[in-house]
Amino acid sequence: MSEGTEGAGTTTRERIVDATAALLRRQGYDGTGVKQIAREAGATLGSLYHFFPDGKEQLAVAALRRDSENYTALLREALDSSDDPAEAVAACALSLAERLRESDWRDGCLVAAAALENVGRSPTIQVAWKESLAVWQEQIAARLRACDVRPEIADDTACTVLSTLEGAEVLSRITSDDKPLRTAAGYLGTLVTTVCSLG
Amino acid sequence: MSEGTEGAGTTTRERIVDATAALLRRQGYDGTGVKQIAREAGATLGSLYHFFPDGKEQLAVAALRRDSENYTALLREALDSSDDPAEAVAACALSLAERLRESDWRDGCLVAAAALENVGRSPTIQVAWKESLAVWQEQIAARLRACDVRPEIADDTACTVLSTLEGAEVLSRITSDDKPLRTAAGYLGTLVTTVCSLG
DNA sequence: TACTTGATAGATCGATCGTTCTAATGTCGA
DNA sequence: TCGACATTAGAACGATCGATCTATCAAGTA
Repeated sequence: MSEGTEGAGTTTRERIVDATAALLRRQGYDGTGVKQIAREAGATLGSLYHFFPDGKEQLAVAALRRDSENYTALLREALDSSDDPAEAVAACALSLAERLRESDWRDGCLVAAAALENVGRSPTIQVAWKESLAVWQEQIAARLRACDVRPEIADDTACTVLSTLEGAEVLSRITSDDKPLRTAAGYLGTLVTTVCSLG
Repeated sequence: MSEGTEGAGTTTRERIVDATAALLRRQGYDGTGVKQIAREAGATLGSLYHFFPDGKEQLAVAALRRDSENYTALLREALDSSDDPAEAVAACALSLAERLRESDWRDGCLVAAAALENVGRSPTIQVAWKESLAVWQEQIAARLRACDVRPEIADDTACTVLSTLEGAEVLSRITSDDKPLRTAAGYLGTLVTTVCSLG
């Protein structure tokens, strides 16, 4: 076997998952082929279907689980970056902007990139995507509750913050400009300030 | 020829554009086949390539132009529905929620549904998508300027409003629940109120 | 040494992809 | 009636799709 310069993952399975996540982020679900995944991972089709007998759907869910952890970590870091919850939420948007800019607007949120194609088509994928969104929303809500925001208000606020983050990322990618995310950072800050001041 | 029960468009070209728009909304770009478009439009491949010799990309751009008008009309109606700019912007989110719910979470924004797949791949499509976003942003910004909001502030606010609308629609479609859009409506209202009160 | 099992390798399947092609059909004015 | 042109019709192309298949290889156990 010719072990060339390979990605981070050591095992074949890890390399496949990593490659899937990267390709789904850039090309979406329908735009990514199983053979392309195998090629990119330095694996063969046989290995791929050995580890993921249920095929592309199982592959996508596994990739999401992996990628979701990255996003959770990014959010955690940003949310803990300041004592001021407004600054903390704004930092989330700015972190996304930075990551996006550094990758030439290619590496965005996997959920956003490969979501709508499967709405009403693959329940498995739709549920997994929904779960990731719920985790992120709860993460933001918890940060707000820590500032004495009432639980229901915290949930609603977190929901809209997440909507704005995802939407601003889409706009930033389409326009190849981080302005939507940077602008959103400012408005999300004032939004959180308002919510917190209300108790 | 068997003229069955056909869609709204009279001419073949119109039926093709309408079918393309409907399918792109539901399935995205890569998920929609040219042959499927022709079938859905009640046209043949020959007719399709006669009117759209540049193929799928040209087809997508034409469909966007058509669909963009629909969205522009929806925004105009919502933005004119109230003298209060906050209520007007909130009405945009509620209109999107209603349309989405009525179509069982299928008919969303074409731009959002078929955008990310072509980022960094088809400049033609990316430019067209960008233009639609600019039109909608200007539409919202104009509504804010009419309430004596300073032009730069109006632009930034409109940008974030658009981000939130698109993002909330994505979340609503994934979760099959209009809560993200309805919640966003409330927060966008308070956001606009804050912006307007600052002069 | 035999046997089992996890993993790798890639040919092959039928279906569909976007596109091109030729031929036929309909609709005009001359 | 005739050509000119717009439109329709669908076969065909090479490529790729997701998935299945058999065969081989490597490591561990008896």
